[in-house]
Amino acid sequence: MTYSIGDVVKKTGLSAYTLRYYEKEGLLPFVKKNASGVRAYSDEDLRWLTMIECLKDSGLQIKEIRQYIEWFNEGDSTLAQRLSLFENRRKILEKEMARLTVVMNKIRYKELLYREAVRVGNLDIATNERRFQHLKKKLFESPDDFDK
Amino acid sequence: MTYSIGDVVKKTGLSAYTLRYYEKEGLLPFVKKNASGVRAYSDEDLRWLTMIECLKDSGLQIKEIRQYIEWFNEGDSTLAQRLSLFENRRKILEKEMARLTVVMNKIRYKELLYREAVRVGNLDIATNERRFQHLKKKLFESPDDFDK
DNA sequence: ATAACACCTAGAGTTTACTCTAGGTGTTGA
DNA sequence: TCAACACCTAGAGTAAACTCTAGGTGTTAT
Repeated sequence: MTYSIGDVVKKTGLSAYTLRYYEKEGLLPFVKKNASGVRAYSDEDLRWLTMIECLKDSGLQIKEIRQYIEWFNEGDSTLAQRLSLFENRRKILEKEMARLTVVMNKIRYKELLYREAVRVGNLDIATNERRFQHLKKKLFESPDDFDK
Repeated sequence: MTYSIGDVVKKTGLSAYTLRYYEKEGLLPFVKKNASGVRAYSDEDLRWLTMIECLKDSGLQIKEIRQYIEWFNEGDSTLAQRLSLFENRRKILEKEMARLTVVMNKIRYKELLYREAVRVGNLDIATNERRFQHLKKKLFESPDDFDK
């Protein structure tokens, strides 16, 4: 079973431009073409696109994904490099999630504060209400840096 | 108390280039300059930089941050717009965290799998071990899309 | 007084990941 | 047969967020 580029656009949501670009960047080294140059994607190619999406979502750049694919195609001699890539990614994702949690708290504080400010029609009044002062102290190291 | 651009570089970790760029983009509308054009940042400006960092970390683009700052400076007539901005951000951050959780599971699976593959020296053997087949089924909708 | 240093502006250059254009090929239904 | 359609390549263009260069000003330590 093979698929035209139009089929793959429908299946993946990627544009045809992007699919050709990925190929040019070495992310799909085994896509077949017929005599007149028209691409025929295999199920294997589609699985690679799934993996590429995952690696992209994890924050890898395209050249890093290409490196991974090269390692994969070199076989078991590159297992250690690939393990190391996934370890680093996991650590980076952990940091990223911790960072997002901190940001989320700040944004949620702002959302609550502005909900109250809209209710009373005045930001300063809301900011000085005891429960927001309290919340701010609980959430931030330097609370007054956060009144902008 | 005021600070030179060099002081602010040390305090924030931003480059002087970036600080001037932010100013050019309207993120620091009130930085004072002396007669010969040298910047003197106030504590208020530093608080704005803290807020800008938070908004950037939440995923806002620079032009959106400028919009927020403009709204802030217009006063209480823009409370509703600012509330709406924070609501949207909170929703986007929730989605982002959910997305990262999914990616994290996949990367952790890969890390475990490759740790075992390195141990036995062969990726296929590790992939076919019962516990990894089991883990894969538990984690993914289309498990075989994930063997790349 | 002169060299080092920190700062300035305007504008050009960089990086990443696309996105599009121009000009062309091959297939197919009326 | 001929128009519509899907596809092709090479290369140019875009957006965002910096980052740097060139050429200049003002201050300070020796």
